[in-house]
Amino acid sequence: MEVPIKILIADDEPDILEIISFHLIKAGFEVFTAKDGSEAIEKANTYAPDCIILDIMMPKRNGFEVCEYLRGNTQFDKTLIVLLTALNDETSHIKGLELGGDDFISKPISPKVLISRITALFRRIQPSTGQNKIIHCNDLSIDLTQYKTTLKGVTHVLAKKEFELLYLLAAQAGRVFLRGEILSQVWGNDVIVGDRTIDVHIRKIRAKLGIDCITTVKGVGYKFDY
Amino acid sequence: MEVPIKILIADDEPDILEIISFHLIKAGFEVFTAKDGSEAIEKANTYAPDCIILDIMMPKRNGFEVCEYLRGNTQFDKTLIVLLTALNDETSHIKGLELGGDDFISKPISPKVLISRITALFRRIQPSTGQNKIIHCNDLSIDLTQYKTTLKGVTHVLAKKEFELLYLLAAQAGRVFLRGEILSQVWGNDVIVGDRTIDVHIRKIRAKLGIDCITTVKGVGYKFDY
DNA sequence: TAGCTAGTTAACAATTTGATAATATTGATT
DNA sequence: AATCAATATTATCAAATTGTTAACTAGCTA
Repeated sequence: MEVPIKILIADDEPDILEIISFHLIKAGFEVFTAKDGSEAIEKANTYAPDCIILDIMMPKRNGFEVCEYLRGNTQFDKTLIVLLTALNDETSHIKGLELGGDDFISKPISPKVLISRITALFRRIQPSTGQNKIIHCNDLSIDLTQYKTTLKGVTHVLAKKEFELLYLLAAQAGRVFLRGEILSQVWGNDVIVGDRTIDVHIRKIRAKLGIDCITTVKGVGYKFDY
Repeated sequence: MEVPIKILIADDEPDILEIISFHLIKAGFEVFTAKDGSEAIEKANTYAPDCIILDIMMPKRNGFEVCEYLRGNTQFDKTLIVLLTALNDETSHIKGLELGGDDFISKPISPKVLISRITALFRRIQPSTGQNKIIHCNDLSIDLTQYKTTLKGVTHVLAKKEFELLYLLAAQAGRVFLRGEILSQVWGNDVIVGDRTIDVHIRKIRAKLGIDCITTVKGVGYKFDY
């Protein structure tokens, strides 16, 4: 099973976001979107994408600023940055590349060209090494390597048992786990705990995340459903 | 003494050849030229350039053919290929990249843009040799070569173990390191130290830097988070 | 040797977590 | 609607884990 390449697109025009997303997804990439510079930085930190496509003209923080921020952080060293602009402006072009951008494309953008340029860039660098065990479900992500859950860009800290329980359920979303299964997976086979223990942890997860992503199947068990 | 980067340019228009050569040489590259496709292949074999700039429309063999030839020879695997064309033609653009080109630039060419694009491409393939041992994270930098950490421009001196611990965590920011991992990485596998040793070092790092860049994940371990 | 530093340890404090019990609520069944 | 079993909720307390401080040790240096 191959890990899909993750691409984050940041643009304030919803139409462009949608069109590019559509083509990138069709091309087999896993796509995240952001509508401004601040959201781009947040999502870059959350999802650790392999490539980030930035429009220069964006609210909050423009593409240059985001590029500069990313290049100032070692963790994004291997992340490809592609800058987009409406201006066919030589100065911006050079500035973008000097700030550490890997490619600079002028609008109007042909999706096919964009994809083949990104593909060409990826050909040159080693495939993403960071095999993060991250579960994504809409705007919720559960990262096992970081013991961190993020919902709508906000990080929620779960205790160890809570996290392990949530991860177990979310790893096979939709499947109902019997109480016995949960006990043996999260607590182990030789630990004996009371009946209400699972309930209490489920409750804490629901309370901390603020959403009801775990459904009770009465008389059977629980399942992740979001 | 650094070895200059060698670039071969192939174009049938002497004026373009001359202008581009001039700028590339000024930018510090060693430049070779060819006036058609066959000569490009000959000189590529003779000089083993690091980068080859090919005009699409050339006598004898066009840019696509040369590109195809080069990509069919393993010795040019690491050679960057940049394609030039007068046609702002999407089909050629995609074809060029699919044949293994690394970049595709439409004429009229701005020498400055050309140079910054080539520089950007080299930036991506160079670091395979020179490993950067400085971690940057916002206003914090951790320099392994100097065993020195700088925060907001102020240098903080950490002891050896403290530094190694911080470096380990920061090298994979966000990832949770189990106590066992930390022990084997920083202390080695045959050293046995007490339970509180890691904690005490973590505390000293936090105290010396004055920021809480290390997060405790109770029951699991620690992670760098800043 | 005295003084310094880094590293470790021990003892205890502070904090967080997890389990339980008691009680309330829900939902299916009759 | 009444019943009953399963689950939800809440508060409480014990256990686990980490934080903090100070003392101790070994090695180095003046």
